[in-house]
Amino acid sequence: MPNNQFKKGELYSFITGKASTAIARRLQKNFKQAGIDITIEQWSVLYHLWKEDGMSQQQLCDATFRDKPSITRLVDNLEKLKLVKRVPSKEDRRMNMVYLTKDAEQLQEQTMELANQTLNEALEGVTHGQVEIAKEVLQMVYDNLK
Amino acid sequence: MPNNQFKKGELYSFITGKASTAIARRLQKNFKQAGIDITIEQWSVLYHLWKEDGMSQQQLCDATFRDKPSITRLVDNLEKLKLVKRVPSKEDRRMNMVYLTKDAEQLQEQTMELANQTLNEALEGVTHGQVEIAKEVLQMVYDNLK
DNA sequence: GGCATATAGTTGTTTATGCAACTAAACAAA
DNA sequence: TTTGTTTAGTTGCATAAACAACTATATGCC
Repeated sequence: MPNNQFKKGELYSFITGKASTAIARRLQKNFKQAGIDITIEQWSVLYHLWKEDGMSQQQLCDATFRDKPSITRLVDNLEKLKLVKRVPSKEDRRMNMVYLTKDAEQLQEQTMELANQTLNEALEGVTHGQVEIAKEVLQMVYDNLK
Repeated sequence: MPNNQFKKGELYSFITGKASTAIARRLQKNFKQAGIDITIEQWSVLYHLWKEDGMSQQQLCDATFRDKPSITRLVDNLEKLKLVKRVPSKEDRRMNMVYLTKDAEQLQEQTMELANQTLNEALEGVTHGQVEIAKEVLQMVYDNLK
């Protein structure tokens, strides 16, 4: 008998992720107010390229937990915005390496600042210890299901 | 200086909600395996109607944390599937009250069972106490931002 | 009553997701 | 070299989300 049995009324909000929806909406709003016209999904791709430029689309799939069609189209849209460039790999011609443009590099500092600020709004009144446990739980859920 | 300042590398996954994405995908998969052809978003509307049948579309917006166009289209699709019916309110002719059909009532038990099972898969190895804290944190985040 | 305003719901447009089917290149075995 | 399989990426289709603009009804105030 599992010891985490949810009561009906509690289960729903845990599944539907209202909290992460709320964070994403607030971050999007904060981007918009700052005059930054990219979506959170596009930003999530840039985020990984800032950590390591020149990832393949497949690597972006793994990093962002999205499927291949999603990454194809996000990269399409980021190319239209002139924020990334696809460069065919020389070693393996099936692969596209995705590189940041100058424009995208300039977005890093400001958007990371806004993301931090958004998280601080979100976590107002939550203790450091609680946050650590919440992150652990979310990581375990992810590991259990991925 | 906020005491919840995130380190760069940690912040991202908290925002993008990989865990709730993973839970939703797994639940969708479990529905499909059981031969239940509804989306998680449609299920989330039915979930609230099972608790209280005959809600208005606006009430469904508040309950599901979705905007009005989203609910309009979810109800459209649920009507096509013959799972709900719109009934114009007699007191206020602007409102549609949304009612479950017999078909939808029959889905309740099986899908709630699948949802519980999915959460148990997700929370394997997580203690009851950790889950309680995670729920609290997510609730506080939601309250801070909604 | 008449007018301004608020509320409930719909429609159009763009972006994103999930799934299946597809192309092209790489690789492995004979 | 050919044949079969795997891997990287794209395309088509249905569903859903966010936002803005819209219609219709209700309400509050003069």
